[in-house]
Amino acid sequence: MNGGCTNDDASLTIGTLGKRTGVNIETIRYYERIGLLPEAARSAGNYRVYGPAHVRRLVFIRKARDLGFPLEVVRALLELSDQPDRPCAVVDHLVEEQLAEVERKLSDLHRLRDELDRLAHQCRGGSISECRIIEALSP
Amino acid sequence: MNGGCTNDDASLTIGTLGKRTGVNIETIRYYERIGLLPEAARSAGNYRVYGPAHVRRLVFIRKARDLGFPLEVVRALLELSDQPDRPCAVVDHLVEEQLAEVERKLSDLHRLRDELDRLAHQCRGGSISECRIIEALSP
DNA sequence: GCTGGGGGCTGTAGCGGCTACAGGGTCAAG
DNA sequence: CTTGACCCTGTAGCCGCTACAGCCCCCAGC
Repeated sequence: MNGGCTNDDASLTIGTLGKRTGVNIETIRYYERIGLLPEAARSAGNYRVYGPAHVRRLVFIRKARDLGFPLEVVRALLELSDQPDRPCAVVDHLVEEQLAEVERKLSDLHRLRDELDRLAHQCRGGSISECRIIEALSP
Repeated sequence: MNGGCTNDDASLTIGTLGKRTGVNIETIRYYERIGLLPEAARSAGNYRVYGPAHVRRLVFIRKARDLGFPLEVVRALLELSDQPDRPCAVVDHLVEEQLAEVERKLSDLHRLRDELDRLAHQCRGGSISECRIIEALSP
């Protein structure tokens, strides 16, 4: 068991970090591999050991991912958050871009929904030979 | 050049098929590889030769893909379209499922959009140290 | 001391749905 | 005969994980 067994309240194993941040263990290792999360220190038995800074960084990443930012943009956001003197406008721009991307996807999906809706209401319960849906897909 | 140069109006090379259906050549070969499109006959020079049936099938696939159906569902739809006696309800069910999926994505994206919108309007043009966006991502 | 079970480690392969090469062959026009 | 557009195969890459296989480590209980 791990809960309550850590010597130091502030140092966690990967499993505990995962539970605390809601990020899958494999994903955490993946983030380390691609350099999004700095390499963790290792225990005597070669276990990764995480501190509060890792927790903060990983939560940051998760929140950004939840907002749909691609990993490369998350990487940029992390770097920016380490440079407090740069203008906020840089960050704002990334958010605007992401917003535009989401709105593009939204309008695509709206069109798709309408199309599918139209199709779905054409079923009259016969056999496929009279199926308007198949008909609509056929040239 | 290929346009008008085919011996048989009804037999096309992969490039012509691609242009006619709006599907990338590599994608057509990919569909063949995964068994979505039947293997084409071959010319003396080992070129794929397509007939009207291929065109029809590929257009069907493209339309279904445009509606967002995953390839495995497209495969099912194709099989159904070859079985005219089965009930249309089977097809209708696949459409309903896809519709539900699209609506799920839509509502996810709506939430995302609102969140990003909220964030985007918080920029007051200062430096990152006062940036509400970075703040919102930090724990 | 010995065992069992729950963690952890590395490295690699797979998902979906393409897309992009490299390194060759084919074909028709000039 | 050469040029250049097209085609062929096979393989690797994209994104963002996820899922193994095959090992090691650690602690509790007996």
